[in-house]
Amino acid sequence: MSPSRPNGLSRQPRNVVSRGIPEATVARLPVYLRALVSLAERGATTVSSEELAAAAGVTSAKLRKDLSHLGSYGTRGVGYEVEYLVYQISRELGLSQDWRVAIVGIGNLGHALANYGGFASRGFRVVALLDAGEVVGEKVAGLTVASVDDLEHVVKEQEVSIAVIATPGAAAQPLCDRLVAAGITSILNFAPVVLQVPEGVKVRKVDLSTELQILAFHEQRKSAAVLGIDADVVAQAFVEAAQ
Amino acid sequence: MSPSRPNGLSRQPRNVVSRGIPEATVARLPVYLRALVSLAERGATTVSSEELAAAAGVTSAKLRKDLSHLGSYGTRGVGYEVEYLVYQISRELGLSQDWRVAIVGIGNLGHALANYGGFASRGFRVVALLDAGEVVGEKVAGLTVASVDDLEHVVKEQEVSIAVIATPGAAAQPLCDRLVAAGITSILNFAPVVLQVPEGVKVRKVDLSTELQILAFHEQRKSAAVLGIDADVVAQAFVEAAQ
DNA sequence: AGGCACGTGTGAACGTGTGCACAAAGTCGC
DNA sequence: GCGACTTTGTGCACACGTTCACACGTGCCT
Ligand SMILES: NC(=O)c1ccc[n+]([C@@H]2O[C@H](COP(=O)([O-])OP(=O)(O)OC[C@H]3O[C@@H](n4cnc5c(N)ncnc54)[C@H](O)[C@@H]3O)[C@@H](O)[C@H]2O)c1
Ligand SMILES: NC(=O)c1ccc[n+]([C@@H]2O[C@H](COP(=O)([O-])OP(=O)(O)OC[C@H]3O[C@@H](n4cnc5c(N)ncnc54)[C@H](O)[C@@H]3O)[C@@H](O)[C@H]2O)c1
Repeated sequence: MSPSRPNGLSRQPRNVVSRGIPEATVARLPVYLRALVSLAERGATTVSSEELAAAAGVTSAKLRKDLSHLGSYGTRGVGYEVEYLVYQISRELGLSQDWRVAIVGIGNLGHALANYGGFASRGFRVVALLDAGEVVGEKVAGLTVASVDDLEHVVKEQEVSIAVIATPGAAAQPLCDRLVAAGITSILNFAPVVLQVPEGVKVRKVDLSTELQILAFHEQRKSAAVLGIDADVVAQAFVEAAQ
Repeated sequence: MSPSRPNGLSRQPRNVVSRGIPEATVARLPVYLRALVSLAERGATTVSSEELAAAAGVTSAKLRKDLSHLGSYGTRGVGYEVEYLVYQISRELGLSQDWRVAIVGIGNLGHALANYGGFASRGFRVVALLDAGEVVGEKVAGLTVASVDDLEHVVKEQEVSIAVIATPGAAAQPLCDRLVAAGITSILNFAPVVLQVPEGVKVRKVDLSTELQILAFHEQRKSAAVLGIDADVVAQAFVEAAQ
């Protein structure tokens, strides 16, 4: 085996067999899962890498490599069995169990999130709503909004394992610290700040402004290109004029 | 110059001088920008790569390399002038101009987006709200909700350059097709579907479920590790038992 | 004016992710 | 049962991104 070792030593075997799925792959698994569920609903029983890749918006080679990290769940000459693949990906993502989610900050966004049905459909159960304002005590989406003062208590009692932060930016970091102290290690952050957390705590952020700014960047490039303008030259002239 | 050319030919010079900022860098510029604005508000006039990197949640080396793609805007031995860097990044991202945004789908999420103040603060102006339901004709955030039937007309008249889709999944692709046909080339999509678009159109998606699923994956890994359980072995046993 | 301390800018090494191309493995028709 | 055809799984090469480490430019202090 290993007929042509690259060149000399190889620090560590790495990816010995399947331990450790690449981060980029993990980020795509939910997309595949959604495409598969959609296919299943339309009655498909098997699907080729080509078809599934098209539905997920990736290339077939990438899809196959991604799936190969979970194991060999396809059949050569045929494709993948939809049901089985749904099961395997769900298991890998940990969706066989229910995840208990708390939302902190029940303003515009918090309300929308609390009322959103798309969570429950895939193993995420919103079990607690927390706020510091007048909304405390009100019923939202079938839950009574609790006070952040009781955060530690609620987290423990409701066995929350994932927290969603939807408060204004200024409140986010202190809140995050309390959540971490209460034992939370997975946070989804909507506030426009970079949360500082200790090792072992995973934060993912959803940032509207950032997304729009990235779109604006590319849009600008396009306009400049169409007009045959070199953005850097224009900028340079602009800077010089300002001096 | 070029004392040790790697090996033989190099397809294209690439990154000749500054043309083409890496995608990964572009995605971080908005974060730097926010950190800088925050620093400016606190009265800082200069900042080192170390400080700014900490505020942005990246390493200082990464920050410096990112900024070096825009030009040499720092001063050795001192750091970066906050105001000037804000200006340069804003310019690079195309924030010196106002971007006209339309939101399609004024439900739970659409309302929250329309009422959100964070857009206007950085050059994004919501100029049109569109829906197909009962909300048409109502006033939301100072704008009258128009009917999607008039989409093409509104896009042209309001000179919309960025569209936000916040409709249910099923409506997203047809809507996207119409937006593209109307000349839109930048779309921010909240619907849980992969939009198919022609070359030249940029889509970015914000996907709550995906984010939660990624968190769940890592959370699961952690639990398994703590218990000393090998997830693959457990899964294998599970599969065998099911046969 | 000259030395010193500081922090940027960047070359080079390394690691991760993507795309290509094809052998291997399976199915289906006959 | 066998051969032709289909499609997976993967080795390899390349592209992209990150990290390291330090030379060099800059301002400050004496
Ligand atoms: N609304 C949007 O579309 C949108 C879009 C992008 C980002 N965001 C971000 O999401 C966050 C929430 O936005 P929003 O529009 O819902 O704001 P909002 O002002 O409507 O709601 C914020 C809520 O947080 C509560 N709150 C404040 N301090 C708190 C604390 N210490 N503990 C608990 N709750 C606290 C307030 O009582 C309020 O109910 C903001 O950071 C905003 O920047 C919102
Ligand atoms: N609410 C959330 O927190 C949340 C979170 C994640 C993702 N999403 C996604 O965002 C989207 C919107 O969510 P929501 O909660 O606001 O849903 P919603 O049902 O409250 O609102 C959808 C709106 O779209 C309108 N609409 C339907 N078809 C349309 C069409 N063809 N053209 C124009 N408008 C049309 C409806 O009239 C309605 O007002 C959904 O795809 C949802 O999956 C929502």
